[in-house]
Amino acid sequence: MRQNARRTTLADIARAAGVSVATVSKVVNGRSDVAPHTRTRVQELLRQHHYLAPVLRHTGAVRTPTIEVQFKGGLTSYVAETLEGIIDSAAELGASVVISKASHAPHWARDLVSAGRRAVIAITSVYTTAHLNELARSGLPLVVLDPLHLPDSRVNSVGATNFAGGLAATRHLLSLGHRRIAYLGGPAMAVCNQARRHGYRAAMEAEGARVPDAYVLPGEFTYETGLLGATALLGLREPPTAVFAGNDEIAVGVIEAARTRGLRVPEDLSVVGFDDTNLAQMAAPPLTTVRQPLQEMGGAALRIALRLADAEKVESHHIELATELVVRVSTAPPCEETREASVRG
Amino acid sequence: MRQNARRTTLADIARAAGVSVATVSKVVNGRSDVAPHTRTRVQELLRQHHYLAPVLRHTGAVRTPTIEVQFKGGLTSYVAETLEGIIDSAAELGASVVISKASHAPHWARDLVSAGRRAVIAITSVYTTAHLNELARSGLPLVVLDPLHLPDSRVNSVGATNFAGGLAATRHLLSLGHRRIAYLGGPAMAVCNQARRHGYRAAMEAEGARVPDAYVLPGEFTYETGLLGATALLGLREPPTAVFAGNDEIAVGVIEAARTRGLRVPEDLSVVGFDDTNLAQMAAPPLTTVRQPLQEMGGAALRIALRLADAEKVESHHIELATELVVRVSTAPPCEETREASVRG
DNA sequence: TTTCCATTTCGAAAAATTTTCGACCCCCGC
DNA sequence: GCGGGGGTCGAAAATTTTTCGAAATGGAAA
Repeated sequence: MRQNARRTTLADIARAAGVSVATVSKVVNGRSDVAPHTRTRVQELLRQHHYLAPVLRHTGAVRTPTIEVQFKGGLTSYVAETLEGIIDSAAELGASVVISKASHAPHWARDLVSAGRRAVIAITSVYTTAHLNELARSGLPLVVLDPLHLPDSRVNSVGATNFAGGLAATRHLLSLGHRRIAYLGGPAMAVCNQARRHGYRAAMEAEGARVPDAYVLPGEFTYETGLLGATALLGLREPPTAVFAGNDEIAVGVIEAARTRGLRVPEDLSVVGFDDTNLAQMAAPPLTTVRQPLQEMGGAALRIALRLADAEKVESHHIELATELVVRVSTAPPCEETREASVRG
Repeated sequence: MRQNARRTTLADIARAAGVSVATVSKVVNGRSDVAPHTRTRVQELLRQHHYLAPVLRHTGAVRTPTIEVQFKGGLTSYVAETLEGIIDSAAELGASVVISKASHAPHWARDLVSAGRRAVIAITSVYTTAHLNELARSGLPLVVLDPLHLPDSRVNSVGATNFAGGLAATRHLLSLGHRRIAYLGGPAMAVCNQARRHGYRAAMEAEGARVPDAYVLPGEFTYETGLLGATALLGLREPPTAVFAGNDEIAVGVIEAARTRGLRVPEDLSVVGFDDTNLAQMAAPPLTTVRQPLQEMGGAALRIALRLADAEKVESHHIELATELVVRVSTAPPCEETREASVRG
């Protein structure tokens, strides 16, 4: 029959979706005056019927889904490595990646929809309830990487086993003979940081090691925090023999602070980082650190984002990938005198 | 009059060209059944009247042009900082940035065009004549950041004053009293590397300092090159007292190689890097380096790309931003005995 | 030279798509 | 309850694309 042979038109989609042709046209063109629910249903049907906009028909181009990746602050090694994972997976799965700094101007989510974005991946971004509402109104799915907040069932997130990582790092230091171990971490509010700190505490308590209040310092995930925090720690009457840093940048700052004080790493001070960014490999000395599979996490986030963009179900709104301790040369047994002092203390 | 106020339609063009609306539509859509002569005339009128295809009207291919940024290899600090400059300028100028690894599949340029990209910015990418031809065929403008090849009038490029940077770095070391200075650089073919090396040579010759062949080593812009190259240099019968590295990663590798041999930086070996990425600030000790204004270079590349996308003229097909020596703590006068040895040698 | 056929070019009409604009509804504040 | 504002949606108008056939063109054969 000729009716079946002819290519699908907006009218076909409109009939199937039970809406007007005008509405379908608006979905195709990313107009804003379409309810999220309607938009999703129509997009679904458009995909099923392999609809191609007229301009794309003769070029034969199929529109690849576009994912917006937003980050906050600087493009650090951490962000860069995660981003690389996202880019690689996107290339593999035929998606495009738009990168931008998070800006929450009014209607930002809706603007993203009308610019053709199918989902948002947020790295190191803070999302308030207002942002989530805006996102929900626009119908744009969100995947948060390494969420700063507690997993909320309304947002999908990808993280790493931070507690286990904190545990492993601290146990490693304990097994080397350290007892005076400090934790120099990131923002007190960030759950990833909390989990690492609790892993540290759990390991310390299991070993019966004392954790003076002065040994647990909050800060930012920056080099400066490492510099300042280490200066504070090393100025204590009973300075730690090892520092577990909340991330690699902090750890590098700690190493630098130790160096300027004439302390050798690892002989006089052991340092453990977190993340295993390229910084860790290039630190002097190369840093013992807890590896987060950043590239894999980025890839996982992208896959989830694409599933959500296709309105498919995902198994769980939060997944965690395994961390792993990578031992390099920034950790060693404490030297005799400090160990003795530690035992006395 | 209302006729003048409303946007131009195909009908307007058709009237002006003396053809039917259908014919104009065919020209717009690149159909084949239009005589070359007719097509040219219609295209001319379309340009004059600033005609926009309906899909492009609101999707903002114009309001928010999309620029594709391609890089090759890993997303290093160098790439990340440049990218950040691009992103910031794009946000300011209302453009979107798609990031991907360079993949030169058949018709890649045409695919980019049909995906709506308005220009390409290449970081650390290699472009052959074939690529340039493909690009020219597709009509997609290209801006190369820190080009590996000699400026070709067919490609637009943004670089830095590499020669001046190499000169400044080497003079700095000479003024500290060093005479045995080695250059450990990147790929021999890369013009940015060549310029740095020639700057080094120029400074050395001006001072009458000897440059043994073994003192100039090529390599990659990587940490491993620094490690291996420094090991080779320090194993010489007359090892250098200072190393000028082709970039920061190499420099950090050099520092690590020195450290593992028990040499102190800067007391026993001075090291100068190039780029001033975040690595330089976080190196132990913080690295004296030649700053390339990476963010500004990214911003400049984006602005040029946007001008080209609008088919506007640019002043020059190659611009260079100034480099600047940043003195930190990885450089110091050579210690007495080595200096004496140097004078004797 | 004429005829015939294939091909190219173009436009009128039909089909498809986009845009405008008003109706409707819901929620919120007064 | 009573506007008012914003969000949704569709009918109709405007615009664009596609189809299809007519006209022009250009040989090749009669």
